[in-house]
Amino acid sequence: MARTPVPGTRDTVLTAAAGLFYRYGVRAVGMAQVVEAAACGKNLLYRHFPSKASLAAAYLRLYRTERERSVAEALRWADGPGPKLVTLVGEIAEMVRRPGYRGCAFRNYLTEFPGENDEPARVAKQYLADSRTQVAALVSELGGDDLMADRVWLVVDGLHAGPPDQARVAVDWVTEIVQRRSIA
Amino acid sequence: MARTPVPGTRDTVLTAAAGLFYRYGVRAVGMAQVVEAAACGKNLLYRHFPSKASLAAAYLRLYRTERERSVAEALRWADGPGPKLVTLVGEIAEMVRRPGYRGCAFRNYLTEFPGENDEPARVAKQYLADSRTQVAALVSELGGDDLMADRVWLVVDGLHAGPPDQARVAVDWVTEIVQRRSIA
DNA sequence: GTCTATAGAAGGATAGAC
DNA sequence: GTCTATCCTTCTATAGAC
Repeated sequence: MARTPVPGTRDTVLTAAAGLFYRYGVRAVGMAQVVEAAACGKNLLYRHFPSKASLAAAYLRLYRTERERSVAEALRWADGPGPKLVTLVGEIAEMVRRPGYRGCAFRNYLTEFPGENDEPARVAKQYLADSRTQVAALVSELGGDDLMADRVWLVVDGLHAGPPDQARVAVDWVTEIVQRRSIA
Repeated sequence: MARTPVPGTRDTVLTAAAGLFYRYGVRAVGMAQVVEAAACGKNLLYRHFPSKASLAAAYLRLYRTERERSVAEALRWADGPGPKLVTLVGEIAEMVRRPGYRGCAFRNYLTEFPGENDEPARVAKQYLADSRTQVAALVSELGGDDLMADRVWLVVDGLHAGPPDQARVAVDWVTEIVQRRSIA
């Protein structure tokens, strides 16, 4: 019989690639580096990911899955649109403050490949659009208008880009906005 | 006799490089592309800019000079810290709405070269620090506290990152913040 | 023998630097 | 123009598990 394929190889490669891509940027990391970090042969890498773009897309999809899991878990403790909104922003702030944070993976990719519309670019755009929709939905549930949704999203954008010392400022501000809305 | 060096060559090369760097990203643009766009010889390029990093640094410095000129000209029409702050944010919003806007050149470079501390990275960090200081100074003149300065900077960060449709939202918000501060 | 794995060379393009 | 180095990708060669 033939040799049994090692299970979990795809995850090993993807995890190694994700760490490198996020830390150093997709453009700066070569496929050889990924192979070395994953401790596998080039053949295996290209069998699971036919191109670097597909590997980058998988990296962003993995990132999205992890973030959605973190957000969902945080939101389980929140009751109602107001607390949910604050919790959501608080979860982002926690990520920003985490050591090794190097910016939003999706925004970073779109910056590294401006004007691109390949698979990873579409994954990134889709995530950002869905994320904004999620914020807008919570604001709408809370009874806020489009202006409030736009302002919260502006804070969220600034939170992603800005330095970690701005994390608390963003959370407090959104908290204030939500409370004012809840009282009025 | 030796041939007289063509005056303005450095500017020609730099302008061509700046356009390409901003549009496609520093990493994506090769020196050959710059040479082709500038319609000059490779030796001439390396005579004025000994490395790609120095060319990128000059590109960011040029960008800074242009922005400071635009901001200074806009601020000449504003009287007092409040109107100045609104004008400053409005000028950024105008830039964001301009066709061909691909994000903040300084933030983009730092994203393309994460963790780097070479010459262009230092230029970028310096500009962002000075820009934040400028905002904080205007807020201070207006009688605002550190929290207000942080919040305005958060909006400015979001304004740079976000889509053009957020430009007006940011300007209106800052206007509102300034007016509330002026009345109270 | 058959299949999967790694290691490495090679192709072809392009990078920065001289 | 040329040099060297590296890029992504493909292919070959070889070792190991069934």
